[in-house]
Amino acid sequence: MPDRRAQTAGAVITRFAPSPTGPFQVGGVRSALFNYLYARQHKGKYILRCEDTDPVRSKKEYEDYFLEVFAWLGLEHDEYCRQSERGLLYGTYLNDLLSAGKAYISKEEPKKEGERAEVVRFKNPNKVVSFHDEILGDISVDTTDLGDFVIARDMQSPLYHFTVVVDDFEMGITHVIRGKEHVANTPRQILIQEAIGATRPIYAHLPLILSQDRKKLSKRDPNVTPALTYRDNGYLPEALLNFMALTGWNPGGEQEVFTKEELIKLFSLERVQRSDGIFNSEKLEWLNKEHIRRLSKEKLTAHIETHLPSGTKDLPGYSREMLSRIVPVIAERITHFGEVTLMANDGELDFYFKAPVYPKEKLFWKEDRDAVKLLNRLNVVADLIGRIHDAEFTQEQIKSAVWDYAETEGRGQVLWPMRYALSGKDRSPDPFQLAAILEKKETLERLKNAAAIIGKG
RNA sequence: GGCUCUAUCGUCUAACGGUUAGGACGAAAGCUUCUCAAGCUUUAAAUCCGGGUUCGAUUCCCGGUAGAGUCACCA
Repeated sequence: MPDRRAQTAGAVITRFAPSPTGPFQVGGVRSALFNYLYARQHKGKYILRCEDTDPVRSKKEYEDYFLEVFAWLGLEHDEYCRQSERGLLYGTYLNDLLSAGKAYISKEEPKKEGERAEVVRFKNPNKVVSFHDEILGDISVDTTDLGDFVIARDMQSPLYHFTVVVDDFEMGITHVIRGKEHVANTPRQILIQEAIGATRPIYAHLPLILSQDRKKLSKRDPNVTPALTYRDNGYLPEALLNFMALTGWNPGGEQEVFTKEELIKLFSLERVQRSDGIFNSEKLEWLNKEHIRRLSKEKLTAHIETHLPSGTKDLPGYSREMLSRIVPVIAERITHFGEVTLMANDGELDFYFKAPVYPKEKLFWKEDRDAVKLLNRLNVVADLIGRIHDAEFTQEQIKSAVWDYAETEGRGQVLWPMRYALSGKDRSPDPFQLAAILEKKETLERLKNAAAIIGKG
């Protein structure tokens, strides 16, 4: 049996460490993605770590939330852990620091509610810390103005900066890839590393994704969107991943649509942007549409079906088979599946499943008010279409059956009433496509019905 | 305000000292089977400002300006 440790020696280990203090935001997806991509590309390990050391703000439901996000996105982790379960480990390191005189118990005067009268402070050596960032380059900061910062409320309650350093070291994290808001935290974490004798990981700080108004996508920002709303609104995981990868990074070529596998292959820290970017939802829409196009017919149908409201499914003409004929028409008109729900609720889909009702004036093309001619056109179209065999009732056949007549009679004069008779809508797919979807019997019925309305007046 | 970082079309970005500064999203216009959608074609749109270095700066250096992050007993 081969020695595992030898195998993984020198291997890349990355991590993503969300804190369960609110519904996980879309912006965070990118950090997770880059850590994931980097680990997969290097055949390394990707660890997901729940940073729940704050007992009052951490909630189980929020942990479940981000777990669900990553499951949906397919960013599977190799290891999972919770900081709340590692108290013993932190305690050991804390004790070592205390006995080495690198930290001390400090008497305090509580300023805020909940503040302790005694905390553990780190003895700041007050020096200039320099580190290299794979994206930003060399950075050095004088840590003197940090003072002797607090690393634990008490021996059982270590704080963020301390637990991060201990965990990254214990887990053998080789690359810390995280948002740029952490560059200011890095010097103090390096100080702690040096105090506990930890090795320094490679740092890569990602540019921030700002909201439309150029502000950080923070948890408290009301404009910010919980990640799962994208799932619920019918965005594809691959599209969201693609979009996130492309904001702040690009592979250099002119390709813009990528699968997760392609991203794993192409990703590189060198090509990560230095400047902050804005969340460009229009581009996401476009990318989602591109990924929708690449979906199989089965998956496409399934997505559309789940977003169809029950009111539509209850319509008399509704069937799975009918739906599958409409799918291409719908797919062409949406950027995300949530729009299916919108369309259905606006009644834009009803005419596929039941005969439309419309005022008869709508059958007339523009200023043409000649009822006799209109009636005749409707009948001719019905006759032309009636001659097509059931088995050949396709869009192409229908078009070629009607086209010559429409050309001589005037396209609008023929096509508009034909389409209106089938859809009852000012706007809809073209009449040939509609007829093919509705099939011969229903098409003829609707044409006949239109003729009857005109004939009556 | 201190500290740190950043700066190419509205947005995402390409151009590792030499290009008519390229692409994509979005926008506008036109074409295509009546309407819509899709598609195709075209157009408008950028190197923050000022100094250097250099034969030559989007690119290197300095200053300014602007923007962002961060300054917790949150993470």
